[in-house]
Amino acid sequence: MKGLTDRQQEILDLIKSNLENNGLPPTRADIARTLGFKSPNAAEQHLRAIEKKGFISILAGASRGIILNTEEALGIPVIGLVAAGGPILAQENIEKRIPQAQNILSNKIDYYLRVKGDSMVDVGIYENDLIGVNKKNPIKVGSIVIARIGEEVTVKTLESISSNQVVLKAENSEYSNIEINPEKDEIVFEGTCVGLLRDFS
Amino acid sequence: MKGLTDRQQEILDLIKSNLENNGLPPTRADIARTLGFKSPNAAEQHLRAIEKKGFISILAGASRGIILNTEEALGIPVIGLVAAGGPILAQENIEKRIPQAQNILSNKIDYYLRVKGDSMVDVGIYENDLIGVNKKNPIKVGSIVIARIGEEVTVKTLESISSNQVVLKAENSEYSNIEINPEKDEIVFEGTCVGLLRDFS
DNA sequence: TATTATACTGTATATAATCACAGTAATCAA
DNA sequence: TTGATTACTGTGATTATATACAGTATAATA
Repeated sequence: MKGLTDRQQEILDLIKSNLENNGLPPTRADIARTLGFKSPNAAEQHLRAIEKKGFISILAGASRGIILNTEEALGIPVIGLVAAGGPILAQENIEKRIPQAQNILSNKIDYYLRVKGDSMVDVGIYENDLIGVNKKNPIKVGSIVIARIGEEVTVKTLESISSNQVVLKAENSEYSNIEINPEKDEIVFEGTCVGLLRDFS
Repeated sequence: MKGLTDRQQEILDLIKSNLENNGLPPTRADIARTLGFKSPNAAEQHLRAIEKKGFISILAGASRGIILNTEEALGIPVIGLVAAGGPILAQENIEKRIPQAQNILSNKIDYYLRVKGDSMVDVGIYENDLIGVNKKNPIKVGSIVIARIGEEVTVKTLESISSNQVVLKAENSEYSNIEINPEKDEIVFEGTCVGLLRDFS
C-alpha cells in the first residue's frame, strides 16, 4: 500500500467528510465541483489511482460506489493476548475491530488493549477492561503507559525515568514497583493510556 | 413522529444494514430486489411514507439520497447534570451526542450519564466517567442501577428490594447505604449500568 | 359509505452518474 | 530522451437511478 500524493489525500479526505456529513459517498461530479475541476473525469482518474493504491474500492456501475478501505473504516483493532515476540499490532493479536466512533473518547485511539490482571485497580482499571492506547502521545512521568519489557507487555504508571533507571508503578498495594535498567534490559514504550471502555455483563 | 408499519420498519432496517455493511445507502432497485418487489416504485412509495413520518430525509434528484434521521444516526445522548423535575432524557439535559458505534460496548446503550461524586469508586466507577445506561434491562439485585429518588438521580448497587424497602449500596466504605420505603417515598429505576467510558487527560 | 392509508404491479422518462476515449502539460526517474 | 506518473480539460455514450403516472387490492377510519 503505497502512499498517496497530496492531491489524492485531499480527495480521500473529501470522501471521508462526505460520508461523515452527508452519510453517503460523493459522485465524481461532487468531487469535481468541490475541488474546482472542470471535468468530472479528473475525479474519476484520481479515484482509480487511489483504488490502485488500495485505500478505496470502487463498485463497478454503481452510483456513488466508493468503499473506504482505511483503518478508520475497518474499525479500531482490539488486542487481546499479545503473542510473544512480534509487534503488538500483528494480525494474530487482533481479537476483533470495533467501529471507530470519533469523539466517543476525546483522544485519538490507535488500538484497544484488553487488560489482564488486577495490577491497576486502584486507578479504576479492572481485568478485561479495554484501554484505549495512543501511540504518539509523549510519555510523561505520572501517565499510564503501555510498555513492552522483553517479550511481556504491561500497563503501569510511569513513576520515574532516567537513562539508567525506569520505575513502573503498579496501582495496587499488593504489587511492588518494576525497576528496569534500559541499558541492560530492553524496554519499549508502546503508548499511553488515553481512554477506557468497560462492559458490565 | 408516528410509528412505522412492519413493512416500513423492514425497509428502514434494510437501509441501516446497507449503510453498515456497504457504507452507502441502497437504491430503490436495491430495496425492491432485496425485498422481492417487482417494481422499484414500491420501494419509492415506502421511502416517501417513511420520510413523511420523519425517520429519513430524501435528497431530491440525488442517487442513493437517503439520510437517516434516527436516534442512532444522531448519536447517543450524553447526560450531564440532570435538571430537577423533568425526565432524564429531556432536551436540556443533553450535554452532547456521541456517534453510536454499535458493538463498541456489547450492550444496548440508551444514553450515557456523567458520573458525579465518588460513591462508586470501589467498583471502578470514578467521577466524570460516562456510564452507559440501558433502560429496558431487568432490574436485579446486585446490578448497578440508575435510580431517581424524588428529584435526585443516583447510581448505586441494588442491594435488596421488597415492597416496603429498597436498599441501595454505595461502593465506597465512606458512604452508607440508602434505604427507601417505596410506599412512602418515590423511587423510579431509570435503568441499569451496562457499560463505562473514561477519558484520561 | 366514502375516504384514507397501506402495499404493491407495471410502464415510462428525464436526468444523474459512471466511465471510456482523446488530448495537454508538467515532473521525475532510467 | 523515452517512458511513467501525476494532474488535469473536454466530449459523449451507456447505464443507473429517481420519480411521475396509471392501476389493483385490502384493511382500517370517519
